[in-house]
Order: sequence, then C-alpha cells, then structure tokens
Amino acid sequence: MAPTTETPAPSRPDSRQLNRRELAAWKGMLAAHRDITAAIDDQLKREHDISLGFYAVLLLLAEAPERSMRMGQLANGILISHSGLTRLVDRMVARGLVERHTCSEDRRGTWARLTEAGAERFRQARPTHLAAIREHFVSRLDDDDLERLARAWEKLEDPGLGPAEQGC
Amino acid sequence: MAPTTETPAPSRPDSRQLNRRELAAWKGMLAAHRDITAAIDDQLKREHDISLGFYAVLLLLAEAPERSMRMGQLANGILISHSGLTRLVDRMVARGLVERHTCSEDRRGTWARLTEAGAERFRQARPTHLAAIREHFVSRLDDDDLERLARAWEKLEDPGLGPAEQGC
DNA sequence: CAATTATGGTTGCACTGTCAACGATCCAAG
DNA sequence: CTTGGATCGTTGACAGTGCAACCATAATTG
Repeated sequence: MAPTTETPAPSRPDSRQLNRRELAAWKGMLAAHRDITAAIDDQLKREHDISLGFYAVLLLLAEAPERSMRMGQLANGILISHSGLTRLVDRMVARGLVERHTCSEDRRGTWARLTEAGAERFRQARPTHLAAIREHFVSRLDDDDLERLARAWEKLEDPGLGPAEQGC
Repeated sequence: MAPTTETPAPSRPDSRQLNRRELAAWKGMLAAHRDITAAIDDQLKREHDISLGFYAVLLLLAEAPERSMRMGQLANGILISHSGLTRLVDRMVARGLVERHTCSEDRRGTWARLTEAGAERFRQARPTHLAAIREHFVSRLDDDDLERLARAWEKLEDPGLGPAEQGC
C-alpha cells in the first residue's frame, strides 16, 4: 500500500509528510496556475479591456447556437455560482457586450445573447488569449510533456462531478 | 518555427488554434486546480474553521523563527498584495490566531506573530491539509507522473519573477 | 541639521465572488 | 382547478482582493 517512500526513515509521527518530488509537483501547479492566469488576465485587460471572466462568457456565447445561452447553462459552463453569473452578465450588459431576453417557452428563464459588439470583441480578443496560452504554457512544453499532463489530469478528475464543459 | 502541427491543413487564418492535446493539457490544469483547491478549502473550513488563506499564514509563521514575520515578507510569501495581507491578518487577529507587534529597530515595520492558539490550530489543521493534498492529488499519480510534473513546472517558471517562496 | 526621497504598512474605494432568502413560474398530485 | 413542491434567476448582506492615495518613519544628500 505504500510502494514509494523516498525518505528511508519516516521516524516522526508527523504522518504523511510530502516528499520533495510530491511537494514540487504540488507547489509547482499552484505557482504555474497563479502566474499564468494572472498574466493572461492582465494581457486581456490591457489589450482588450476585458477580464478573463468576460472572456469566458464571450467564448461560450460565441460558440453557442443563436449566440445565446440560458443563464443556468452559462453558469455551469464557466463554473461560477448563479448569483456570480447574474452580476457578471450585468457588467457585460452595461458594457454592451451581451443582452438579456426572456424566453417565451419558460417565462422563468432568461437568455443571454451576444451583441454584435460582443461578438466583435471576442474576435479581437481570441488571438490574444490563444497567443498568451501559447506563450506562457504550451510553447514551453514539448508534445510528450503535454501528453503526460493531459493523462495526469484525467487521473485527477473526480468521478463524482460531471464533465463540466468549459471553454478553452 | 512551427515544428508541431497536428491538423494537417491550417487552412483558416484563425492562427494558432490549440490542438486537442494542447487543449487537454491546458484545460485540465484549470479544472484540476479549481477542483482541488476548492476541495481543500472546504475541508479546512469544515474541520478547522479556517480558510486556505489563513492556513498559508499559519504555515509560514509556524516555520519562522520566533513564530514571527514582517508583514512584507509574509505578503511576498503567500503571494498576496500588501493590503490584502493587512486585512487577512486583521481577521486572524480578530480570531486570536495572530498578534501584531511593532518592532523597535524599524518603527515603520510590524511583526505578525503566531499566538499559542494559532500554533495549536496549525498543529490540528496540518494533517488535514496534507491528507487532502494526498487524497486529491498525490495519491492519484505515480512517481513518474510526479517527476514529470515537477519538471514541467520548472519549464514554465517565468525567469522575470523571483523564486517566490511559498509554503506547502 | 534640513530637505528630499524611499520604504512599510494601512485605509478608501471599486470590483468580484458566495450564500441565503426571495419572487416568479412551472409541474405534478389530488 | 388548486395546492404543494421544484426550478430559474435576482437581490441583499457580506467576504475577500487589488490599486492608488496616504501617513509615518527611515535613509540619503547637500
């Protein structure tokens, strides 16, 4: 049950300390995630005046039929709470990137639809977003690294949760 | 300049689209980070009534000489803004886990010191934190995975930034 | 020493997010 | 129908964060 121990003498009752390799793998992910997402967010803000949250919504809507999604779908898609999405969409509406319209079939529901300005903003921002992911992440790893990473993430997926579709 | 293209015909001017492997490696990191940190944060809150932010401060202080650090060091250590740290420490002081005391050498400066209650809380929470990292991350990967991950993170480190010591 | 500049930390404000409570609407059971 | 519960989205109260401005103190320089 404990096939791999690096420290020969686990003398302390400080059970389950992480060894150097485990620590590097763990802390490295935290640092990489923090640095890369911050860099991408900064760049989107500087060059296109939108946050990463805005971008996520633009992406999902741009790829959706009719450029529209129900609020709930959208919230699940970008993994944010319903109330969080309400306010995020509020801000995007205020900026003219998205518009709300209630649907006739289910009058509880609300559709969020990309405006033409929103679609245009997305077209402008997407190359920046892709280039930033390349610059800070993809281009620094070789194919083998990427393949291994992808497999590792699969092993980490929690079976309890659904697939949680999220945009790129 | 484009050594690896998976799609044979990059027909669109949609330059630099990510291929499937790249996308899986990237999105997987986002999902894994989100899920794991949320799980750890929840568990710390449930079992020890502290957030991950609290834990980071407890950890750094517990390992520091005199259980004390200057506010600035601490902010750098957990990678938060100075103002963010001020308020984080405010909350910890209010809960009796940390105390402030100005230092005599440089009277601009402030030390944050772990109280006995804070040290005790850390002793209680640490096994939970370590076990959670094992459960959600380390135990699902083999030694080879961990080694590859650790190497990958090194490749991603931005040389512009300092080493950014952070606790486990 | 005085004047200037740099540094450490806190505060005001805005932004972003969550949770719990709510109003509206739909649907299912009687 | 109508009543009772589920579902969809919004709102209020609040936690947490960053930025820029600020005060106090130190360090530098004339």
